[in-house]
Order: sequence, then C-alpha cells, then structure tokens
Amino acid sequence: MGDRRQVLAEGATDYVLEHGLLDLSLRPLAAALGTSDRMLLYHFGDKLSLVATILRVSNDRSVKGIRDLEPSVDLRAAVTDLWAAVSSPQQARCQRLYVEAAALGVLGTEPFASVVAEANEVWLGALADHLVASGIRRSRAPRAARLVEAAFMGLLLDEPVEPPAEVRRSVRDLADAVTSLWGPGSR
Amino acid sequence: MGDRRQVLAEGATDYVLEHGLLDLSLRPLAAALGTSDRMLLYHFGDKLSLVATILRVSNDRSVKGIRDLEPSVDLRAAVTDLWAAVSSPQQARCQRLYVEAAALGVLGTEPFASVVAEANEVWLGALADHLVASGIRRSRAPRAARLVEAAFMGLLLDEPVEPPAEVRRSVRDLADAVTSLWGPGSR
DNA sequence: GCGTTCATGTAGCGAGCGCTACATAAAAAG
DNA sequence: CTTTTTATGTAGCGCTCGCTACATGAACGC
Repeated sequence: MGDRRQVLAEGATDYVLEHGLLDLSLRPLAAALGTSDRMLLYHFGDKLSLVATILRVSNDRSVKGIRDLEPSVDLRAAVTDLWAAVSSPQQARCQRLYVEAAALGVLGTEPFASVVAEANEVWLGALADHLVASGIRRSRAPRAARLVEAAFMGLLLDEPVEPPAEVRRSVRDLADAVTSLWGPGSR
Repeated sequence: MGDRRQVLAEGATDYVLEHGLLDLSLRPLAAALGTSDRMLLYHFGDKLSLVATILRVSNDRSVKGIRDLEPSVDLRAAVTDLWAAVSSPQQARCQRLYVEAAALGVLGTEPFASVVAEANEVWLGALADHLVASGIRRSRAPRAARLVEAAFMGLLLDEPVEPPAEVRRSVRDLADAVTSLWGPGSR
C-alpha cells in the first residue's frame, strides 16, 4: 500500500539530508527521486506533511546511530565517544536538519511541535542510556544527558566557524565537567 | 552621507529580529520601513549585502547587552546572570538570528564567513570578560567561555521544546560544572 | 465485461521573488 | 545658467514556487 510512499520518504530524507531543508523545493526533489512534484503531493498531501515525515525518518536514523554504540569504558570516554558519533558526517547531517527545522520556527507549530518534542525525548533517552551503560548512575543520567545534548548542539553550530582543535578541547572540558558533577564518587 | 542608509539598517535589523531572516522579503520589509524595495537595493546593492549588514548590527547589539552587565558575585552567579541576559527577549532574538544564519549555511560562505567569525570572537570575548570580572582566572576564561557559549546555544535551541524548569536546571548544572572545573581552588 | 478506484502525466494558475530599465525631480558643482 | 550627480517613483521581466484541474491508463471487484 504505502510501499511507494515509504520508498519516497526514505529517498526524500536522503535528499534533504544532503541538500538542506530550507530551500527544499518539490520539483528538484521529485526529479532526483525519479518522480514528479505532482506525485509527491499525491502521496503526502502537501509539502508540510512531507517535511514532517522527513523529520521523523531523519530522527529515527539519528537515534539508531546512538543506540548502536558500544558502551564506553568510563564516563569521560562516553562523552567523547558520543561526540564522535554525533559529529560523524551522517549524524551531523541529522542534527543539522534539526537546527534547520528549529530555525524555520517549525518546531513550535503543529504538526511538528508534538512530533519533535517526542523525537527529542527519544533522543535524550538514547543519550542517557549510553551514559548509564558507561557507568553513570541511572538517576543522574537524564540531567547529564540534557547538558551534554545542549553543549553538543552548540558545538555543532559553532563548528563551521570555530577551529577544530578548540571544539575538541571543549568536548574534553565537557567530559571533565560531566565526570566531576555526576561521575563515581561525586556528591 | 550614509545617513539614510544607517537609519534603514537599524530599522531593517529591528524588522528582521521580529520577523525572522529565513522568509525575509524585500517588499514587505521596505513597506514596514516606509520605503520601497527599489530603494533598499539602491542603498545596499543587493539582498545579501543587506543581510550582512543586518547580521553585523544585530551582533553589535548582542555584544553590547553582555558588556553592559554588572560583574556577578561569583562564578556560579556569573553563569546564571549571563543566561538571564542571553535568554532575555531582545538578546534571544539576536541569538536566534545567528541560528537562522547558521541554518541558511550562510556562515560558511563569504562575505559572511569572515564577518561572523569575527563577530563570534567578539562575543566570546565579552563572555570571557564577564567571567573574569566575576572571579575566574584570566587564563581559564576563554575555555570556560567556549563551553558556556556552546551550552547556551543548545539550550536556546531546545527552549521551545523543553519544559522551562528543565532548562533552568541545566543552567544551574552548567554553573556548577564551570565552578568545579575552573572555579577558585580547582586544579 | 463493466464500473470504480488507484496511479500518473500534462498543463497551467496566481502569486511572490530579486532585480533592472527608464524617467525624473532635486540638489550640487562648474 | 548649465551640467552633473544623487535620490526616488513606476513598471515590469523572467523565474520559481506550492498547488490544482483535468485526462487517462491500469488494476481490480462484481
């Protein structure tokens, strides 16, 4: 049934991850997928629904990238390992898509608000789970995950402007901070 | 000389801070300023130059907002005070503009790359200076400023999606982290 | 076999976009 | 007084956009 639709959704996500969301236009996208704007609208109703679908697919991939990580040897390593994952090319594109959606202001309006709020929660959950698997106490993981997530987003945003060495050092500083706040033996 | 131009630049910045950069269109902007698209192009050459000017003006205001802060009583308070400043309505709009520019991918291309790189440096400097005025050792301030800035950007990004109480708690966690890493008596 | 639903192509609508050509009125320069 | 520069209005060009109207095969239920 929605077979063709699903194929198109995956392809559209690939396309948007590569070309960006902001200047997304139905006709070039359709051409890249070997179909027509007419058919995209037929399958997805309108452009907004298509974008919502794309965001969902992208977020699923991003979460999977985190969940597939092996546990790290300790909390400090967990932060740097997570950064390596998040700043990898495919993952970074997913995060960038999130930023673009945020910039579009689309996150505050339905039907995106609920979709994205849930996606964010799932993502934070995956992050927290990895921290737990790497030694943090379960009860402390959500707060740690929130701070780590915020810092990661900021660093990703600064990446094109900041020297890579500075970014790496900030990640190490963040790892130290997490360890000293929530690591074994603190508090 | 560039008198009229300067007035228009300020007005355009006000307008963009309120309406966003992504769907900026010359005709509505001109109408709001009591002029015409024709004149905007006359004064600024083309749309990109106008946008570059707007980004510069916005960043100047943002930096001024930080530099006008009184020193905080200690490092922990400095972080929360900075957050209060950064998340205030006017400042948050400036940061949002930065995010939109980043999302546009405009930050990586001239003539924005150099402009924004310098703006970012100035902004980090203002942040670092406030931390110093609030008790951190000068030599430690730049790294602290970088981490704080990244976390702030991430938190601003999450704000529409995250419960405010969680955001506030993350700010306090960040303040604790900065204090424990670079506060008096550490290392 | 026939009618109905599904899938797809063709063509175009109305609007907005950045930008330009051209004319012109005012001001400054000589 | 004339000439040049500066500032501004009018009109429109060429393009792209999301979306729709309409037609038409193809597949399927009865």
